[in-house]
Amino acid sequence: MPTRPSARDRLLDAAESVLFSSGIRATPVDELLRQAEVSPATMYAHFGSKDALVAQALRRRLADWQRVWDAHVLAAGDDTSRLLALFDALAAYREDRTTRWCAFLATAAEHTAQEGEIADAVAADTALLAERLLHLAGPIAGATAQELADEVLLVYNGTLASFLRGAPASAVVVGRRLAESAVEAHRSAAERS
Amino acid sequence: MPTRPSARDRLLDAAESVLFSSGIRATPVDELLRQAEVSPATMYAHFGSKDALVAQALRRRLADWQRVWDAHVLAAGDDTSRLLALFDALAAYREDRTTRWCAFLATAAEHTAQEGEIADAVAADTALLAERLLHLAGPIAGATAQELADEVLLVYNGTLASFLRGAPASAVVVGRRLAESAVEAHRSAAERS
DNA sequence: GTCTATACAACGATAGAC
DNA sequence: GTCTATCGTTGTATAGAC
Repeated sequence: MPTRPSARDRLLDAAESVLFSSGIRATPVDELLRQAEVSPATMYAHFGSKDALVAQALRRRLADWQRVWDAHVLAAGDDTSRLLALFDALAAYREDRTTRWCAFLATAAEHTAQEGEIADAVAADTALLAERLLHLAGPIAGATAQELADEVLLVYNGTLASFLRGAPASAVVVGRRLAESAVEAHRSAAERS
Repeated sequence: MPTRPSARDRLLDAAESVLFSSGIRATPVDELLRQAEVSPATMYAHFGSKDALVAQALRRRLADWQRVWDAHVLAAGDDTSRLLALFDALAAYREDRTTRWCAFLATAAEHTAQEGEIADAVAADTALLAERLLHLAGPIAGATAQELADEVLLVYNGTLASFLRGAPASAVVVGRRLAESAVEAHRSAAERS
């Protein structure tokens, strides 16, 4: 017999399913409480504030995303596939969830404050992307790995922002194709040298 | 002797300078009123609601942006330069204003509602981009013009989103380089056929 | 740990006078 | 057209009981 998740987990689930698709500021705490079937007092006992709940939900989400990305990198067979696995992971990640575009960029867009735990959670996503892409670009581009990593990160950002804009359609396909071209350009440049 | 701008214009100026850098929902009407030195009643007499003021500010901003983009396209000397003028216009546009990333995408991120005058203003930006890029891509890519236009739009979205993320740095430079690669790929493909 | 009830502040919008 | 003063609502957070 399946145990009902704790109030804390129900709140995080509600936060994840509503906050990043309907907007953080647009979603009152009451709605999260209703969906989680939790009283205000319990929520504030667990998290202390709405912002803290948001930050927690973001941290959990980053861990989830990291796992999905990891799995796709590990499943890839060569250097190029490992770098481009970012886009396959993105496609897979989106199939299983309800996100308009990107929880982290959406949060950054709503919260202009550059300090605090929410900003930190967003920065963690950016740091993860920058670090891993640089690492994955190394075997392909050598001396210009930083440039390639920058290009792939920009294309990734563009894929996410294209979901938000609603154009171009099939953003993952277009993004992957662009990233592939960038890889090809660096690969042939590295061969020439 | 310079006349003081009308209350209406002062409100639109205040909206533009604050709303899209600090966030729409995060900015109370009171702050716009203070900055514009206008009373609540006057504002509501002119616009009727905060949302209507936002929509008006977006419409004015789109017209401004369109003018800047136009000028850069006209100044360009060849097909490729005309298509890539998007990025030169973006760099010039940003030098003159205070925007965190993009007023239209930021508004879309905050307002999940798909109907209403605010959503319409955002959609107008997307429509302008899609239409013009397709037109500019035609002479370069011929039969695959739609694909090239999609790629440039995604890179443009990525450049804007990179401002928001704070990475990669020099997003306009990276974006322009990516768009240039996309053009080159289509040009050589068109020559082969 | 969890509840009900409520305090307190912020915000969007309006009334009525000039 | 513009002002001052204020209304009604919503939203975050807490008090106090169980």
